[in-house]
Amino acid sequence: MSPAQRHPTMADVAERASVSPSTVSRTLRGLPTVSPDVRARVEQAARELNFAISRQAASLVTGKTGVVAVLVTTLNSWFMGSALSSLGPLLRAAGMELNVYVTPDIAERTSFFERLPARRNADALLVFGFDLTDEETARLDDLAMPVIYVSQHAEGRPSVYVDDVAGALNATRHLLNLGHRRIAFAPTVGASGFCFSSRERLLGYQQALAEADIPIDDELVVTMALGDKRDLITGVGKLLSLREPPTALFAEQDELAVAVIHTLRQARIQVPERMSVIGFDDHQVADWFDLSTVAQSPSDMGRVAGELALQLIDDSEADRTRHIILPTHLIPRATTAPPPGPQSELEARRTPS
Amino acid sequence: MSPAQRHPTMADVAERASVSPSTVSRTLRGLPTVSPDVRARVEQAARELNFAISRQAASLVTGKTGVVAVLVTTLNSWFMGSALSSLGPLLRAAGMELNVYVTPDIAERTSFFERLPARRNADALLVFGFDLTDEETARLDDLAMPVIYVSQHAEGRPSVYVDDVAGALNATRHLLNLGHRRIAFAPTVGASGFCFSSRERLLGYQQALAEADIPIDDELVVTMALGDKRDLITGVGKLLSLREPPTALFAEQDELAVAVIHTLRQARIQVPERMSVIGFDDHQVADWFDLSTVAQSPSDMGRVAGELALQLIDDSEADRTRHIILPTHLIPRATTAPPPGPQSELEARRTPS
DNA sequence: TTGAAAGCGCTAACAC
DNA sequence: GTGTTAGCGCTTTCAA
Repeated sequence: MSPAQRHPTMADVAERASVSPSTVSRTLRGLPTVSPDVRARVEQAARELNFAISRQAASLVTGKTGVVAVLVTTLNSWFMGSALSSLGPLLRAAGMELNVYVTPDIAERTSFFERLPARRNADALLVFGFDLTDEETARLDDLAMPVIYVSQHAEGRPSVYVDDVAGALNATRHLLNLGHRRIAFAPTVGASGFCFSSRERLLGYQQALAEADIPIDDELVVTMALGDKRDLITGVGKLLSLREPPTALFAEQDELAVAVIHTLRQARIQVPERMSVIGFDDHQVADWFDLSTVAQSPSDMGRVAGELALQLIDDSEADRTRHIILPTHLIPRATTAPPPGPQSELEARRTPS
Repeated sequence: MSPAQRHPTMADVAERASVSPSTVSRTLRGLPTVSPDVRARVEQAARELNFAISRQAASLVTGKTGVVAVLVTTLNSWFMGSALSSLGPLLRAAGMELNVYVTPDIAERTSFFERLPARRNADALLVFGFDLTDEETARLDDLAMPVIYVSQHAEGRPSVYVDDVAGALNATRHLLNLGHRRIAFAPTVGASGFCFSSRERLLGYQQALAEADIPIDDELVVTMALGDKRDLITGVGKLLSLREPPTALFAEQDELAVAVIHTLRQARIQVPERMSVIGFDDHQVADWFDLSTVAQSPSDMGRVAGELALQLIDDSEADRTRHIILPTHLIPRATTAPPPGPQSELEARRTPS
């Protein structure tokens, strides 16, 4: 099917167009110092020969690879999918290729940091949502290329992330404003590795409670493993068996929120009548299930991170400590409502005024 | 932070180890013709200098890029995420990089096929779930590298896909075996571009009906746009307003199935009591919602496709028309049940015996 | 087992 | 505006 013939080179194109290789190079790179008729001849010759430039040869002399590398623990998530789906076309438009390093486990990760295969094979590296050790960060620091930290804050280094604290603050405030006083928070455990966001969201949650003068109750924070039904049921069970069970729950991610809702409904606990649930992400499922949530835009994140990468590649003078913090916004839908009223006996007893 | 110093080259390593560049090359490539002590010296020097080989320079002479390219319309789907998450590590283990081309719209796609940027920048191309025109296929044919068609059948070319017909057949048979006679099929419309699967699943559905001597009723096939609630409601409405409405629905994808179930439940139509629903994929959400479905494994698909790619790269004699068809299996869960009984009046009238 | 030399396909500096 | 020349960093003969 595909005859393994030699690729045409610039020399071939040059010969066909009766010019020198340098002229071909100039033409194909769009330099202005080429006369129109020569340009036309070269372009036609290139087309006829089906010429495609060899990046390797070009890189060798320019020192630029034309590649942006991305380091992720998985691609199998809504966040990464959206982010890369917007990053990819952006890079292509800038004539760059997208190289992906997937390190799902410790072994892969160790090997990546040992060998740093990106070292000479990319012009910039985007590190997505990693919880890096100091040693790893140090390794990245002497990578001699811009390294952009995405979905995480990295002190003194370019990073792009969403305002998780503010988002979580707003989600919790929304529940407080509805009248809830016992509000649970459910972080996700899992390999997705977005620990930074997880911590930040907890912080926002606690901050909102502090604002409302509600003491923090550790029993209301229950970590749940997404995708492990038994664990989910156990977690929900913990909350339901508290002396004062929560009337609302803030899940760290929409996917978890949806799973929790399903679990609650199976236990005949109506959402939002008996229990309000709010998520974080504005994942596709949030819309399907009318889930109240805090929206973030991974595709914006991918785009912004990509633009930052391109800028840092082009301009070595650019500010390399810049942080871009993306906004979130609350999307109230149908899974949040005032707590069950009239006030329960318990509630009445607690506020005797 | 990162001093833009020159990378050490093999010459630097050679000097440090007091050997020639060729010896460094041989050592680092693991060729056996290097004496142990020289090998040790070279390896240490390389380590001390933090040497990383330049793929570009190597490719220039070997003609191999060490890159596998992947062409996709989006990364923002369960399928692609899982497939690439398994493909990535596999390639890395083989010392290959993963290059991703995302072409979400016609413009990107046209530009890809016009310029074929992968041409000299990859050793193999994996095309995921595209509905290619003949012209596009022809362009890929003279790419002078193995092109593997994934999640689609491509006549006379290496391809890897799941047995969609059999899967759909089994899903529909399951509904028939439960006693359903009016079974709807809901294909998805959307940019995901897995048209091949869509057609195949329709075929399997029709085949099952034929087996059971049930005439095909086009009114029972309603295309729904995933993510467009209004469209979803309209689609469900169409089915519910038929003279003989279906008692079961087979959705082309789990995500659609889940959305349909939600729509039905909002309309107070119980699933599975009043309407059985089965999906296809065994997506993560299927488990959360106890959705009956037909399982396929995108990660197996990624792995198998990657292995095939590596094999075709290594062995130019390998069979380039090989098709690998992956199995599916039925996962009956809680959204399928016998049709509502006792037999409705209508049903009774139709089977007067 | 090792080294010397040539050259992969391109770009950049310099002539013209 | 265009051609000539000299490498970029590696691998690969070919000799030794």
